[in-house]
Amino acid sequence: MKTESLIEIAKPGQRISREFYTRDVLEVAPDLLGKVLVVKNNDQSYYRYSLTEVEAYRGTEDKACHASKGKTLRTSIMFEEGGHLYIYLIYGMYWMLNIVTGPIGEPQAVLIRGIGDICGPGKLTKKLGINKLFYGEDLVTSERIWLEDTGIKPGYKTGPRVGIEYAGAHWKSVPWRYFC
DNA sequence: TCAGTGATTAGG
DNA sequence: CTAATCACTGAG
Repeated sequence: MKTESLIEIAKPGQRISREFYTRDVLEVAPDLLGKVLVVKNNDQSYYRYSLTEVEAYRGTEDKACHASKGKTLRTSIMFEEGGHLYIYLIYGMYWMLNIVTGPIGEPQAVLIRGIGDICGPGKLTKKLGINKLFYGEDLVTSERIWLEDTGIKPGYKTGPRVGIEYAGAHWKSVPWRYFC
């Protein structure tokens, strides 16, 4: 399936349940492509966008993962059950939207880099109005943000993750970015 | 290429 | 308390 059609089609679907998120992040990340992100707007309408680009961050051994330095106040949600949101501010301006994956005790998350025709993790959160108030929100039960499965499974490519120069040669090169 | 902008974190 | 860092973006 082409990216073009993903941009146009954000059809209604069924809300994704817990079991989807509690799998390993390397299984969940590619499966997220084509899923529909639904966010409640201020005026009670809803934003609906297909996910087009994501990145996986996996455990304490992954030097690019914020949990690699252990549990802190900010990263504590990554140690919880998959399906929660990990939100943080970067460069004093941009909120990053991440979906926690895996079982309790295994810190993993997927950074959402692109939705619909919006490319860039900082731009999409600005558009959706995502901020620290969404920290810890549960996609399985939330009334204001969730994911739907429309049955669409787009083809995708992989590549190295972006913006992690500090992580060392190995972690900088693993192909854990997935995009349509 | 490079500045903007502020929460988070480790360290004294 | 201080100071460095940072999963980005847009302007030149």
